[in-house]
Amino acid sequence: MTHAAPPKRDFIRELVAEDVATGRFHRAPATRFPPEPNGYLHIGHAKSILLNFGIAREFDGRCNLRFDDTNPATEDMRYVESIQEDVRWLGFEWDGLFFASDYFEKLYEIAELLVKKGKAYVDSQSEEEIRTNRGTVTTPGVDSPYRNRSVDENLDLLRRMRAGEFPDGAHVLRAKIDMAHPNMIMRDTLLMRIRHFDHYRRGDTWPIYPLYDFAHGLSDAFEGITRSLCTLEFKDNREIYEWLVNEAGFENPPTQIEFARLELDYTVLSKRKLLRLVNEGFVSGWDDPRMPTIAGLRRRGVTPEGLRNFAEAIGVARKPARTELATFEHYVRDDLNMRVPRVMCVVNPLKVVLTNYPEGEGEQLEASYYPHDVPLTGSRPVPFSRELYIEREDFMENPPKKFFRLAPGREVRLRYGYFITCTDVVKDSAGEIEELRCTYDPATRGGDAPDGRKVQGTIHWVSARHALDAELRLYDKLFTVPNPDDLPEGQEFTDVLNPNSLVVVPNAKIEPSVGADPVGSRYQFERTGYFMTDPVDSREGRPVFNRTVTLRDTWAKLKGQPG
RNA sequence: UGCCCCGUCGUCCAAUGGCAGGACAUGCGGCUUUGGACCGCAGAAUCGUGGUUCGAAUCCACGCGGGGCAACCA
Repeated sequence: MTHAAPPKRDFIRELVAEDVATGRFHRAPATRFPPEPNGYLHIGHAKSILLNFGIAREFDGRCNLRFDDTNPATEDMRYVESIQEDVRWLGFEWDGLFFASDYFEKLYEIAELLVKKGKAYVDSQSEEEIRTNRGTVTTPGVDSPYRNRSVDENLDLLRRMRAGEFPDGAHVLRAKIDMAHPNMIMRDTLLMRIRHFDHYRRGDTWPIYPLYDFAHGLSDAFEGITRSLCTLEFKDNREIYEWLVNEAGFENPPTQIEFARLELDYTVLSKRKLLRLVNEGFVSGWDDPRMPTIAGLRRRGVTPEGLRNFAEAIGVARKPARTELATFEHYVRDDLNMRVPRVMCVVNPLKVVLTNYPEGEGEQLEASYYPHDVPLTGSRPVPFSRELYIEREDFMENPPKKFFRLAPGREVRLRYGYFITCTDVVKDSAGEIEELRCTYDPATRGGDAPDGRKVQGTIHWVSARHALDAELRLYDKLFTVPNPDDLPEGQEFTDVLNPNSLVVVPNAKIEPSVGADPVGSRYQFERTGYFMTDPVDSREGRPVFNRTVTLRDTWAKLKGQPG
């Protein structure tokens, strides 16, 4: 078990602590989580949410949820809803709920202000010309022929842009900075563009829309944010951020700090790519349990606590870094281990007949829901009878050394049941093992031998007559390579999808106790893994279980070793 | 190639001029009615070269390596 670590002090929290100590902002620390509603939140966002909301919580500050909805072409109310649901599910509540689209009026006022100050102008070059004239990383750009329009002309044009007089692309509002600036972002940054496009919240009331650089920092400033946390790729945008909040005249404006986004082995975390997985049918939707989305992880059975512990454990730094999947799985298991009941489910059944157990009879055995080291109590009755199913993997006719399970002539313990000894192997005409004949020792009821004799292995089982049929969905990594974002020439991420990322087991055998449990129940199937009933596809009498994560498997590791 | 950021165990994160530490992973052992969990032990790192300093992972310079920036995306 992982114990609570001392409070994490990353470089961002150090800076915030310093703000508090020096009174730099003359207000309590304020952060914001600023998603664009153009997709579902994913595990990388969880890191950002923990950071932003966590800092607000720890420093007695505030954290807003603000939708950066400045691009009407890609955004949708559906995403706004899913994002709120996901943030709440993670355990956070925002102090203020805002939309950049509510700031269009204020932003427009600042646009006019900049024009009047001679700090912005209307450019009428084509998109192509703008791109060409920006220059390259090694060559300076060239001034637009419209760069020296008079304030009056700029103001007139801007007002007519606002009035909807021009078609898309006819004009654009730009900051007047320096076309030879070494920072590409600062080469007369584009501020507003014309888009005759219905916005999901503002309808057709706005024919012009602010661009990210124009909207983001000023929105932060409107809300009194102190530290604007974003990922590394926005480093160069910091300069225009500061330029704008200063030109707009804010006192004690927010400051941007960049940190490294999460990269996780065997997954992709770009919204563009996740959207393709959904749209092109590689997964069943944004909440497919194989998706690294919050919704996908939730449906898979991951708990908010597990996800939070993971997001906190990986830390925050300025160095781009990939995290191993094992780290994530560790925190998922670590949380589940301490909270979910154990039950028995046989994935790949092999019939066992107890030849010395009376026919037609049966009994109920008491089985604890939790192992000795989990401080929770509770138990359920498990039916026992002459015919059982055990895991096919738990029997070997010619066992190698260190195989502790059932084999001809060998005795093992049935978990919470009896010791059994294999006496016969029954095969079909093709030589496949059809069933096992075993004897049981009536003196070992519950799993202890009065004579003190030990067995090497304990295996799980279900009573054939009483078992429920269940569908199991065994999930594995979505990709076959650790970094699907970095592939050889000519390959793209859809070429390295794992064909076995979902294996459906249509007829697993599970103990009947789970039949009464509500959908969304989580379990550990003993010796197999953690599972949750699928909230969408489970049916009365026909439960569907999603495998959240396997158990650590020392035997699999041993098996994989040569010798 | 111009500007910017970053280089610490296999991986992630600490050490804020003074004994390089934690977590995950790995290996070995213990314990065990889950080959789970837990416990113990072990191996494992400061990109390089100079410099400053009593003392450098930390400061400076130069290399080398990785990443970001040339959407009317965010």
